[in-house]
Amino acid sequence: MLTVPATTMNQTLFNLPFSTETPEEAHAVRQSTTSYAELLSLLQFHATPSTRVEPIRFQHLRLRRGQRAYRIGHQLESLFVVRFGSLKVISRDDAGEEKVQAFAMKGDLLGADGIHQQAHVSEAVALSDCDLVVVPFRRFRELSRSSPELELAMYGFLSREICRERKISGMLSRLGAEARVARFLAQVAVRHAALGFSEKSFELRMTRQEIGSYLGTTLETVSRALTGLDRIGLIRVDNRNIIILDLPALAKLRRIPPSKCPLPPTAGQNDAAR
Amino acid sequence: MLTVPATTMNQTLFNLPFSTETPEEAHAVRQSTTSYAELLSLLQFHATPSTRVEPIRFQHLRLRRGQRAYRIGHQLESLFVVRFGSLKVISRDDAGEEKVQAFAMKGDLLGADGIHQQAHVSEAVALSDCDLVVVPFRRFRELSRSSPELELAMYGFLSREICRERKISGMLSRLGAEARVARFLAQVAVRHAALGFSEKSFELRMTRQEIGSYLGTTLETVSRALTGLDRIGLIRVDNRNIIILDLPALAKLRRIPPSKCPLPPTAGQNDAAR
DNA sequence: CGTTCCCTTGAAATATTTCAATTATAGTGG
DNA sequence: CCACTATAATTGAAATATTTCAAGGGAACG
Repeated sequence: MLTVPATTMNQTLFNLPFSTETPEEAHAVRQSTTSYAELLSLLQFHATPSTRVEPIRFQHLRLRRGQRAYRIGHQLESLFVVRFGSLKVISRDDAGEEKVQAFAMKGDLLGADGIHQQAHVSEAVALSDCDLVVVPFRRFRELSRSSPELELAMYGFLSREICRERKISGMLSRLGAEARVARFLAQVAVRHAALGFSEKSFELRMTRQEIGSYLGTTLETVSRALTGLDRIGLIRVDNRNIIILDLPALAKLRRIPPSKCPLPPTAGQNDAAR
Repeated sequence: MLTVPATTMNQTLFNLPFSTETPEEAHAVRQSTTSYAELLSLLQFHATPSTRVEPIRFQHLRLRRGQRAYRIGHQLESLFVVRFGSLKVISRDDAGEEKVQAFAMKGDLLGADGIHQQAHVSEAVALSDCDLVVVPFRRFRELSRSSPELELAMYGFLSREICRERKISGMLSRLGAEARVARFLAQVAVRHAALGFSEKSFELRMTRQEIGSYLGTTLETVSRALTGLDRIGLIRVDNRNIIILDLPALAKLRRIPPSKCPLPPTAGQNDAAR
């Protein structure tokens, strides 16, 4: 059971010749490009009449799983907009241990956290094959100067990112581990829906460990929380395949009721022992 | 009781010589103003020769302890730059409970989190008497259009805020409560130093509860952590007065060694009882 | 000088991490 | 296509960390 076709979407969007890649490291830059208009729509920025159409085209960056769009310390030349695939954004603590700061998918802007240092302060690692639009920051600034709307959109983007981070901080500080996992799933579902994918059923692209790192808990706790959410009937879990059964409840959950406790409404018979 | 006057807000922000103030609610707008150059220096933005000097002046907003610069849901008209005093930035969860998202002091920009919604998503509450520079967002955009440096500075500001939030998320997720408190104090010390105040000795303006809310723990735990840090000699605590004895150690601390346990290297005889 | 809010401290109740063992799953090369 | 190895996921039980509940002492404000 549980065939989750999910975002199997796929492989090559266009067929590429295939590039010489050193495993793990080099970037495969393809020749395909994206127009300014396409870029704006990817960013959910809907051009107004006043916006002049620029003839510019932007190059793409193709990544295979495990490859990075940029690394900590690299000079910030470009920002990246996800066109396809999903990534994790990580930082490293003093001991070099990685900490997941965000998961990115279609439409997300990557690299903005490095603007104030003019260098990247995080790494964007592909969790699946990815296709990114490369936006040279200089070019971006030129464009925003000629288009106040774009400039405002950029402020909006950064502002939104601040809010997202605060929301996460809020989750981390107020909520127990199970509730954090529940809300994480709810968020993923909502984002999927916003992109036109199924909000009921999807495949997580990251490991339990990465989820734990993102949510400030351990992989074991994430695993237990998923099991618990399945047990109380809010989701169905099969490895990385998730089916959402009750999104509103997931998004509101504060704690999973202890297992031997009769379920609040129309007490389900029993989950039996343990 | 919960008297939430709610969106009683407020009349106009601008130009009233003196507003009718209901205690706790209204804003005292003073007549003093700040020049563009002063504003830039407050923001740590050092003008380059190319920056044209604008004759514009910005009004101030005076707050007494407990008053707010803006409230959740209010339309975003202006951003605020702290000139004097300290504030807490809070949000509210579904139950209306407040959660401290940030503490602000001189030079900090307030309100940017509301840009993407064009409405405030947080409240800025004065922890002491405060003096803020009011920067109408429209005006700000006009200025940034005529000064690419200012535009870049704004991106930098927002970018820096994203990094700060991520750093906090990192603290919340990886560190135990004592370590969070330790790093919080280290941060405060560093920011004080950057503003020219003493980094060794300062007075916290917020309650234990507010610190706890910010750090994702309870007031009791904050209190115990402070006591613990005092006991191991990293700080001296007397109510809200803090003296920093070992800043580098504070900033690195991961856990407070259990009191009865012999210290790892060259087993120190004893910290004695308890 | 009383009232209110704030801080500290202890002990019991909970939540989470850690350690450890087992079972899946995916990728690789015969 | 299968076996093989490495990585990922689940689960239990003990060790820890944190919250909660409760009570008492201080400081601040009118």
